[in-house]
Amino acid sequence: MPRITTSERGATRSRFIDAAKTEFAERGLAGARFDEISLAAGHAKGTIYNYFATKEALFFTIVEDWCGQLVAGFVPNPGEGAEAELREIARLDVEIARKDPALARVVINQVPGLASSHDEAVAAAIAPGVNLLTGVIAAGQASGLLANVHAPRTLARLFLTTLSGIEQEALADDSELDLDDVVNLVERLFISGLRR
Amino acid sequence: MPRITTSERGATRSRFIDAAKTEFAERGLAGARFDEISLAAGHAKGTIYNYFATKEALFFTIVEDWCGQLVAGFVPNPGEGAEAELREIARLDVEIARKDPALARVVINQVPGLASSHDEAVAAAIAPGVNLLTGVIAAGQASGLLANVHAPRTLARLFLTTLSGIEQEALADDSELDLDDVVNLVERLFISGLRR
Amino acid sequence: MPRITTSERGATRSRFIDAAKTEFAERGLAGARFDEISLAAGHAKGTIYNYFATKEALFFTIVEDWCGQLVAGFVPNPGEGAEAELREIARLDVEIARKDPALARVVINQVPGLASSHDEAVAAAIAPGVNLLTGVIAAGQASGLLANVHAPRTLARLFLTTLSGIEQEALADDSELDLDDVVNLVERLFISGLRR
Amino acid sequence: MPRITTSERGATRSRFIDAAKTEFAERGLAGARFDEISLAAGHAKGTIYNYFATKEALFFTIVEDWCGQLVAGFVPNPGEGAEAELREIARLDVEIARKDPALARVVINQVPGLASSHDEAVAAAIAPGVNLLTGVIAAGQASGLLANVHAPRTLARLFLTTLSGIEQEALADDSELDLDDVVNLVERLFISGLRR
DNA sequence: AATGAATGAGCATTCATTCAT
DNA sequence: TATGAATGAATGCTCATTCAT
Repeated sequence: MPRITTSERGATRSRFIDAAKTEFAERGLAGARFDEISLAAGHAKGTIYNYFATKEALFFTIVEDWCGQLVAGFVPNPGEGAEAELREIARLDVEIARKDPALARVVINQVPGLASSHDEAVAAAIAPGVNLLTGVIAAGQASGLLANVHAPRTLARLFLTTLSGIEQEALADDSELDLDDVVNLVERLFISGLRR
Repeated sequence: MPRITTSERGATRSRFIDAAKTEFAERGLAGARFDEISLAAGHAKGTIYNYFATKEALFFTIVEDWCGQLVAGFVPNPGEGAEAELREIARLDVEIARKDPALARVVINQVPGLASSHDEAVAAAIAPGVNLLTGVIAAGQASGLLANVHAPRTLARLFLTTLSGIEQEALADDSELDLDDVVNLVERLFISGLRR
Repeated sequence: MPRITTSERGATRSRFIDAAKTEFAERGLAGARFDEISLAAGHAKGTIYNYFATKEALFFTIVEDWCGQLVAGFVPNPGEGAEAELREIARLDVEIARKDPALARVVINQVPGLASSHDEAVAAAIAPGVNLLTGVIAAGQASGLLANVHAPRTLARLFLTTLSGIEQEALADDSELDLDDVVNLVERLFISGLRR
Repeated sequence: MPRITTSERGATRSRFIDAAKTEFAERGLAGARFDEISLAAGHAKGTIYNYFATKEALFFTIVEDWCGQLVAGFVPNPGEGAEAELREIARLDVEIARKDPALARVVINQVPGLASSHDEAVAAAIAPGVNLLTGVIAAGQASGLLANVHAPRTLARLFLTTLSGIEQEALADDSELDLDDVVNLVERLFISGLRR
């Protein structure tokens, strides 16, 4: 039951997240300073510690947020089949990336690197997305449309990895690839490969 | 040791690279300390600066080394077709990763993250591999066996990204995937999708 | 100690300046270590960086401080003529030097050497003194008592150089000269030479 | 008894001194690297240590060299009086400075700063010049032309300080003073003040 | 909750100097 | 005498984090 003060706290928290997105987009994860994010949000250096334990925790919140948008935006439509659903998830992800390409670049590039040192935190941050995909793929396998080559959860993680990889290429400065090409490539390289 | 011969200098350099591989494998790229690598190699703190300007430069040398092994190990066999050659490259890469899985994990995880801040250095380090793949894919497209969906260089980079992504999953502690599964998955999730 | 009052911040700053004076006097500018000054002031290594960007900046603050004392202590007395005013400025400067001869030695010796690498900073630090002297000399020239050989500002700088040079000699260990001799020598060597 | 090899040694030594002059002129005393001087002279890093113990020792050699030129160039002419001889010494010094103004700036600026840490070395380097001036001034005092205000040696050192100070101003980028003005100013600000 | 001065572990980097050859 | 790889003391500097107010 949120009280007034709680919603104020939420607003402050949001201000930190917004400032962090800008800082991360501009300076990268390593280059961004926790202090600066707090100052950029209009607060004192130490205030941000009342909301986020570390810079990484704040970063994972942004990843969670991304994942949350993906899950919230997805409208299941089992009737159209798992392949269509996977395509839709890819399309949604690209849409999210398109909103803030600079931030998307940072998120996509840094998540793998953090996996080694913050394995569980990364896993937790992307869990909703992985779960969503796991469900879709499991259903596809059950219906016989998707190949049973590996466990649904494994394929779900590979889907995210592949999708991220293609987006990364599309977001690179010197690439001829465009975000508009991503869904088609996911279809061609991943989805069709899973067709039995 | 003055008046050192060139080969001795090379040997010293190798000792730093070996020590770095161990340090990077144990502590990750961010966690490894440049000075420590020098000490671990049996030299004084400052000696490593005579060989590598920065920790990242040393890391890129390791990436280059990896790439060099790939290119050196590859025996072109145009007669068997581009697909077989791509499969062979994937197989070689897995073999290299298998030699030192801990290091492989670091290399695969950290390269994307460095791409943003050290774009050109990363590109230079993996250039031989990208060039090799570009050639194979271009030949495949010319022969009509591979689809012409994107420029050979773009597809080459996507191949590496996809391959790395699958290896990353296979190297993860909690994955049911194995390095032995990688080539088959590359075949299914990338190569077959490129077949026209 | 957060929420510190402005005066407390000023007090901390003063403690650094005092510690720096001691360190500079004991070890010279090059020999003094920035971190040590912070520790000597009773603070942690890094605290001094919140107050002064570099060791040189701290040194210039001390030079400024010196100059400030000179300007603050000077009571203009145009009625007595420019020569008397110049003598008074020399007397004041000697008095300041007498308070801490070891520091005076460092300041006087190091300022010329820093002029090459930190030209503007040096100029800014001594500007009030130069301005004061420029005014006195310009008035003297206007009244016809001082020779018009060079621009007032040039002569002001030469006055400071000459004064410093004599003080340097007086402060040297092996000199027969004394700080008490300085004003007379300035009179004899500089002021009387400017008399038309 | 110099042998052939000795003269070769002298030539090598000269090459280091020449290279040092360039380096000091370009980067200042603190900024110049001992290594670089050796390399710039066309030798290996360590070779310079066979000729000069430290960077400062090399610098003092240059100061000695300067002083040597002054003493060598001076033609005593007691008949014209001490004042004329002092003027001649000032003229000679300016001439030497004019040959390499950038080096002159460094020498003039850095000598005072070194006096504190290398007192005896500085004294030794400039001893011939001080002795020369001491003789001239002592003769002037003996003949009754120069005031007896202080010991000849003290006045000799003050002469050098004053002369350097005026040259420093003349060598400064933003000064209206010129090296051509120096002798006149020395006359006006020092010599005439010593007249009894 | 907010503040922001203080902290100090941690890391990079330089470069004069040595010395085996 | 010349070499130049190796050395490591010395030092600078950052910035996440704490905590008294």
